[in-house]
Amino acid sequence: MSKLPILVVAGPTASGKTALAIELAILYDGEIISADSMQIYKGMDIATAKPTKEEMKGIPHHLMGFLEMDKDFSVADYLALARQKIAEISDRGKLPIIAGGTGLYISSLLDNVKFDQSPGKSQVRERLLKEAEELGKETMLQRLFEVDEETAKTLHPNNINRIIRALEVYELTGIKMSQHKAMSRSEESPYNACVIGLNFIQREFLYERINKRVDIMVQKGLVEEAFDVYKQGGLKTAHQAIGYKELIPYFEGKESLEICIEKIKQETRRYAKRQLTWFRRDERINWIMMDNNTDFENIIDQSKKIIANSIFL
RNA sequence: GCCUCUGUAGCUCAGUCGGUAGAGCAGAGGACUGAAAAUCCUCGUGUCGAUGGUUCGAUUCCGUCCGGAGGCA
Repeated sequence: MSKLPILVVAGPTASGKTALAIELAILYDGEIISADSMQIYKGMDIATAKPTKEEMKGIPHHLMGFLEMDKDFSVADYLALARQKIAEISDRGKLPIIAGGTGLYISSLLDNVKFDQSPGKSQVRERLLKEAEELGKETMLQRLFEVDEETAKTLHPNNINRIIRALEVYELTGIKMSQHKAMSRSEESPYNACVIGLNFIQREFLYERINKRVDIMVQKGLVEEAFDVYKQGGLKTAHQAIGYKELIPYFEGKESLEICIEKIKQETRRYAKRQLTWFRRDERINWIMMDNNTDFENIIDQSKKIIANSIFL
């Protein structure tokens, strides 16, 4: 069976992925699948910079705004849905284009990671969290050393979330996290992927774009959108979206709007930096430097060359 | 014009009883397998405002100059 061709557009937030993906979808008769852990939710349109109907230019967009904000979601859920969408789009004779900034989602898809059947979240986790509070992080790490030394060695005591997950995985499945990881990559990928990454030679340019985009989001009504989310309360995932959590001090009268908006810009810049750390180590990525390109045509040309050179299609 | 305080890392400031200096924030680098826009780790050399003097040696003491803040006129 031959591999399915897919195109991937990755990069940090505000680098121009959305516009490029849409243009490439027009050129190559594709449909877009979002790879973004926040765009999956309904609402949250401004904060997650979803393209408007107009900007989509008639290109179908998938895995975007389909889930209620109070629902949990995970990489495993994403993979199941994305694989299904890729199959459907390919069956229609269209090119699946994955566009997004959630590195974990993209690499798990490209590496064809398989998760086991155990639940993502369990009562075991709740219990372990309580135990961690009582016994301390070091004790939990020691416990992990006893059951899965290989994983424990890679974790710092402060990284309590990962320590707990590793313990949880072992308790639930009887298989070590390290073994589970090794097994999860045993199947070859069914995709023939061409991966384009967007970056900037000068980090400053990206940061300027981020700052400007946050200002535009505010003009579009980010504060109002955030207030709606704030009023709902108890939304674990939405609560952690950049653009919402930074405005809470303002809603509570503890900080000025101006300072909170500055905070959104700063957190977005830091997020972009983390995204780059993730993507930079992926050797499959063909990078396009956005600050080199004064016009969009140039970027399209470079993309075409990359696609043509990648024994693809 | 006079008096007082002040000028040290991008910012806010410590400090060196004279042996060329360190915190917080900002920033940078890294990790990442079921909450990932989350979570976690690591990283601090800068003409110590300028210039003369004292000294083996000055960012530290003294003089002058330049910049900033306040007070008195």
